[in-house]
Formats: sequence, C-alpha cells, structure tokens
Amino acid sequence: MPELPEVETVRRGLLDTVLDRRIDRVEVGRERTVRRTSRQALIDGLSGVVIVGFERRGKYLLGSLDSGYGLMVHLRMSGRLLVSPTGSKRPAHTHVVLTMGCVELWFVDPRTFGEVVVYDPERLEDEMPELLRLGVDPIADPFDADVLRSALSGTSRAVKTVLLDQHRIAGLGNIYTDEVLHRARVRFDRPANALRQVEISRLAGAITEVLTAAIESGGSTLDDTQYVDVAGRTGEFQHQHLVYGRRDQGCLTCGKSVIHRATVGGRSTFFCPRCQK
DNA sequence: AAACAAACCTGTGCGC
DNA sequence: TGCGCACAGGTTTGTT
Repeated sequence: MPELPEVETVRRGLLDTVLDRRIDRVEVGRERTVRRTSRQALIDGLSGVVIVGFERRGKYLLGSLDSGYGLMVHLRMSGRLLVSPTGSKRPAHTHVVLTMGCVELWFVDPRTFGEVVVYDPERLEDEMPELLRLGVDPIADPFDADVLRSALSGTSRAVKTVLLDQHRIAGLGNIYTDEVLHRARVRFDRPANALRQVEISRLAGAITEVLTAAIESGGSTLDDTQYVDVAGRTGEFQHQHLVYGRRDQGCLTCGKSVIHRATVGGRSTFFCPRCQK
C-alpha cells in the first residue's frame, strides 16, 4: 500500500504527535511483526526511551532514540501507524502499542507483512542491511536527470521494473510508477537503457512533480481506505490519478484512447497506448 | 542477467 | 446468503 508519499505523510504526522514523548509502556501482540528480533527486544529497546527524530529513506520510516538506537518501521502492504488518546478502543490487527503519556502509537497491520525493529545504527550491515542497499531517494536526496540516468543505466529491463527496484530508486511503488510514466509519456515496457536523454529528463521531472504533489495531498487512499495518516485521515491524491486503476476508462490526457491494463513482474500496470510511446 | 513464480497473510469484491 | 476465486499499495527468495 504505502509508497513514498504515504510514508512521508505518516512521518510528518509523527513529528507533530509523538516526537520527544517518553515511551512508558510497550505492548507487542503478534510476534510476527517483530520477527527480525523478538518481542522482548522491542520491549527492552523502547521502554523508557524518547523518540527524538524521524527520517525516511524510500518506504522505510526511521526513528532516532535518545538511547542511541534506531527504530525502523516498514508498513509493507497493509501496515498503518495511528496515534490516539491513551485508552482508546484499538482496531483489529493492532500488533504493537507504544503508550506515551496521554497518547498511544499503534502499529496496525492485517496482512502482517510489516515490521517494527529496534536496531543498532553502528551495526547496520548486520541488523538492517537493506538500508545500506537502498538507491537514491528522489525527495530526500539531490535528484535530477543525471542522477536518474545513472540509476537507469546498465540494464535492459523494462523501465517500470527498474523504477520499482528499491536498490536503484527508493520510494516508488506500483501506483506512482504508473502515474510518473504516464506524465513523462513513456511506455512501461521500454528498455531502461534505451531511453533518450529528453525522455529521461521528462521522467526525472515527473518523478519530482508527482511525488511532491502527492505529499502535498497527503498521499493516495484507494477505495478500500487502507491507507490513512496517523490521525486516521485519508489522502487526496487519488483524485489526481491519471491512469492507476482506470482500466477501460477514457484517457484524461488525450481524451481519445482508453487506459489499458498489462502485467509487469506480476504487478498490474495502467497506461495510455496513445500518450505513452 | 532477466523473467517468472512463489512465499509471507488477511480482507474485500465479484460472479454464480 | 454463501462459496470460491481473483486480487491488493511490498519485498525476498528460488527457479527457469
């Protein structure tokens, strides 16, 4: 579910609600959520601790603890972080609860693909190796056509597949990849290393513009309302989707074709065959 | 190297 | 109403 704009929206919500609050109680329901370490490791790592910062790398949410340790949360497909008054009724699938005085932070995750981990930033290679392998973050890092050209170089895989590869570019998922390719007028199945310079420039511009606009809109909430921010509010960027989920509907860009659906790497892909070459 | 499938889970929506 | 199936925003792993 959540891609870069949704994770960024959650990050900003956490800065406003739980930053600098001491964690006085840690509850872990489903141990699967803390499978990388253990229930006890999370309790020991967070009890009595203050979260003093939140950063984001791609879809990874990273908290800094006053103990010197780090807190990593990945929402994967169905994870949500919600902040509520202490004692509120918890939704189904609430697997972790951090009580911080008058508020509680809940990690809710029906499909249990998500993760919550306390790690030692000095031992990243052992404890959070994937963080070291993430590619450029188009919002958090300097990003332009040259950076994108390097990220796309050396592979003939379909450009959509490469944009989804978190080792090359961190943060794009299935929704935003399709939206970006449409706005750049590039077909999803073009070999990444065969794009012309002008196309790479359009793509870089579209990535920055779409992600920035989506963050301003608080992310995208689809019909199932799976994604909401820490206060339970929906995003609004879905109203600006031009292709995602619009199979057989008229193209909003050219008005002359309809949106087609294909499958790439097992993922649904939406595009306009007339606009995207 | 790349394409594909399966794995991890639960919920929802659809056709019948 | 109920049943079975397809499908879902992510990522890793293993197989052709």
